[in-house]
Amino acid sequence: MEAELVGIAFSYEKGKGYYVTFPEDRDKTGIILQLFQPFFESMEIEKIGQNLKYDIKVLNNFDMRVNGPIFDTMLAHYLINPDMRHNLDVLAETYLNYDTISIETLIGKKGKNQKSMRDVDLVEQTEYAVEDADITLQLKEIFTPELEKNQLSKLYNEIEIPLLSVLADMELEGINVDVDFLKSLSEDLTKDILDLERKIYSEADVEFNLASPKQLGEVLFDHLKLVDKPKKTKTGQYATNEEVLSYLAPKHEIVARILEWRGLIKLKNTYVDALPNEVNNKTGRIHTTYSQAVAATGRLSSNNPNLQNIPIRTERGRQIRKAFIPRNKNYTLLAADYSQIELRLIAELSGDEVMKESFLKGEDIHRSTAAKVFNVPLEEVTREQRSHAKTVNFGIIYGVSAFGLSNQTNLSRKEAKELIETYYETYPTLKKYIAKQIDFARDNGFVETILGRRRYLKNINSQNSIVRSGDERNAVNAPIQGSAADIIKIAMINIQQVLKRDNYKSKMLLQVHDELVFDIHKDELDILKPLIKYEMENAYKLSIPLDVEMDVGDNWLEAH
DNA sequence: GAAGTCACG
DNA sequence: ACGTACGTGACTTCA
Repeated sequence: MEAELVGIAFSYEKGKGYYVTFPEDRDKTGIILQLFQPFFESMEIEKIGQNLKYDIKVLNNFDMRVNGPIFDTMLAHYLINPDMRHNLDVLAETYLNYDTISIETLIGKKGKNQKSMRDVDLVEQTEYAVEDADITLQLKEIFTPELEKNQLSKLYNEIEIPLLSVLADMELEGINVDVDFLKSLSEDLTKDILDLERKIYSEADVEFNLASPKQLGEVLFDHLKLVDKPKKTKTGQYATNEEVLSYLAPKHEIVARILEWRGLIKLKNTYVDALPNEVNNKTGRIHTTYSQAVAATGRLSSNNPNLQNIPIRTERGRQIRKAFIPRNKNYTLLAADYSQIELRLIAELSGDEVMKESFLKGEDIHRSTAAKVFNVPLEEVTREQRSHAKTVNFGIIYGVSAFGLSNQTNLSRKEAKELIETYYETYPTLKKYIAKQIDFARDNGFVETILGRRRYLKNINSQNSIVRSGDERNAVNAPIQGSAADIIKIAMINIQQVLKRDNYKSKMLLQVHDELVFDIHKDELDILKPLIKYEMENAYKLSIPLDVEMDVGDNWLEAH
């Protein structure tokens, strides 16, 4: 969103390339760039690049659109080996046995002394830039047959490449944020935080840096001696994480206050005070960046700022969502999320008829699971039974152990073990499916999603039971989490296509793994609400329904 | 830059 | 006997 255009390097033949530089003056840059319009807008010429979303966004900010076929080496390699890094220097080293010029040798290390590429000697600039273009072209020649060999071409061409442009649109669009509201939240938080600090220091009888886990541990366990045998972290420091403190909280007032302080300071530092600084000067909106090649399962990630982890679980935290608002009074926010998509997928992929039946009947899956495992009628399921069933349902997706389940609930190890056993008796096919996934991974060295997205599990046959168990859990989890990611990606592509084709004023703004957030023009709401629901629910055909819940509101909290 | 912590799905 | 639920990103401290 801020980058200047210093130069563009081209290569269309191995070992050869050309470099075009641009002046600092934006208008002059625009005039020169116009000469390349026939190239960038050509529907015939394929543009090959590394992380093209970045280039497309920069060009867009200079009023240049990129059309026609594209090939992205980063995305190609993400499908070829999702667990590896996908930087150009790593790829060049791995696949071309070639050491690239490091950018640091040209502009220096990160920090205030780092130079702009514009100030680098033109010969060095040219060498660096042309090398980039040359290598990218050479990698493409290697990755194209590799995608084909692993049956990834369809996923690549029909999902990841079209999604690249959709994400570029969403990032350029940004989202409107009520900065005044955040400022007032910040003042409220400051008061409560200072109050808590005063009380904590007084109860501890010493002032220290509350934000330092090291100092906090010493105060709690050396100075106040709250327990005989404090738990330690792997570096030998006292552990003071939430699990440890929650256990101590009922016995010591100070601990409850520390937990509250931790919660409030997190909200203030990470969200309330940080988000206003992320508002772009020119657009007045917050523009996240989605990483399409980071999560090994096929999910997206979001950074600078991360808009996929805005609080919702606590009352104080969810207030922050009120700061995310529509473009103006003619718009409203629409949030649409898949209901239980991962459990629906495990039901579908395993073919378990009992679990599928619950979804076909439109039942609340956790309630229905509770009724079955605790052997009571649906109407008589207690809150606690439903909660335990919910924990097991999610645990199964991750490969939970009796230890893990008893940790997450108030059940003993023995009770947890029995609950898991009853669970598998309730959904008998699920157990077979898990075994089948692990067997497949052992035989093939990878598992795959409904669209053939692979994850390689190199430790699946390891002698070391710890790393082997890790891969066994991934053999079950990756296809579930990854297939859910596949489905929402299809929906995003199809929705964006309609929004653009029919020139809607409404925009898709955010993706949060199983949720999409839209800025909807009020005149378009009646058409788009059912359209979006349809596109999401029908993105991929399963033998059970996909269900999408949606709501509108004047802010993200109301819409959710 | 590692470690500890904690926010989300 | 061992370790113990998947996937992320950001902030703060501290060596």
